[in-house]
Amino acid sequence: MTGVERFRLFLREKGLKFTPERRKIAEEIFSFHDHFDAETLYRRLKREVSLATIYRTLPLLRESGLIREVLRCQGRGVFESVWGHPHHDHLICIRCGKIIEFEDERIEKLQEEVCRKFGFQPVEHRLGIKGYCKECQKKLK
Amino acid sequence: MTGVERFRLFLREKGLKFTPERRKIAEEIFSFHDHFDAETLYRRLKREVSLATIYRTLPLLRESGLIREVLRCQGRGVFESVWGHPHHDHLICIRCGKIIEFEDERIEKLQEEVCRKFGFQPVEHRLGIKGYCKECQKKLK
DNA sequence: ATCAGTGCAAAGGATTTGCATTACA
DNA sequence: TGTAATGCAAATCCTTTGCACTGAT
Repeated sequence: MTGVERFRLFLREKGLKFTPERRKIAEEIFSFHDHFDAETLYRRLKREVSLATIYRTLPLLRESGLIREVLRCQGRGVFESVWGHPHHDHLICIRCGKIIEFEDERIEKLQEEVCRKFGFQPVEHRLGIKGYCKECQKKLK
Repeated sequence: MTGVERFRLFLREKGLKFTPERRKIAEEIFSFHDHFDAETLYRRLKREVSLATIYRTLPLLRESGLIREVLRCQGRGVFESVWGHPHHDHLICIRCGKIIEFEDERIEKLQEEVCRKFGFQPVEHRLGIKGYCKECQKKLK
């Protein structure tokens, strides 16, 4: 099953419509694995779908668990698709903006343990470590 | 040493000025331990310091490591002071907005390990888990 | 046939900035 | 004294919304 199909099922379950616009947005998002914001998506879609619709669709994709917000950079939300990609977290360089992905199963497990302890039902989580990447550390010396 | 003094030293090191406005902002922030945003701080300071100055000072406090941004909620940045408070992470209820703090030394250690592995120098990090708190889960049934 | 979804343009809201003025170091 | 900081208001920028129209179910 593709991410696009998953999205259609999600919409059907909620009694919402699977429109051509929503299809285009989903297809574009699942056709690459990259970090993106609303504006980037708008350009990638060659403005065939309005920004308003993109902004109205992103929350749905997020609710469906198919994408997640990685971080907010100066007011701009940055997302990534989750479909087909194991969960991972990010190291974000505050000098050059580079985003390094990493996975650590042990951290995931500990998070689940914490949620259980508080009777909390997790929907989405995010671990971002900001700092200086190897290259930028050298340049700063 | 108080948080305010720490901030003054930080400014001195950077050749920046410790103005009455910056002092008031720091004093207010370190006088309580709560989550706050720019607007809240503005009101707490009884508008004695302009919003512009608050917005110009928050990044400095963040850079100094004395406060950190907990999350961005609908475009609004939410911060908390770090001074004198052991690092902790957050469970954020997406229904009622409640923020539950928790600490887990094991997660911290694993994060440090990851940074070492990538030669990354961490400055600030944040782990937020969004979902439904115990009470809201009941109400949703 | 209905009612949700779309595009457009206008509104909104948080944050940033230009500029003249003030005041630390 | 010189340079950084402040307040104010205007400007930005991302995001949301009202409305009339369109189209998926």
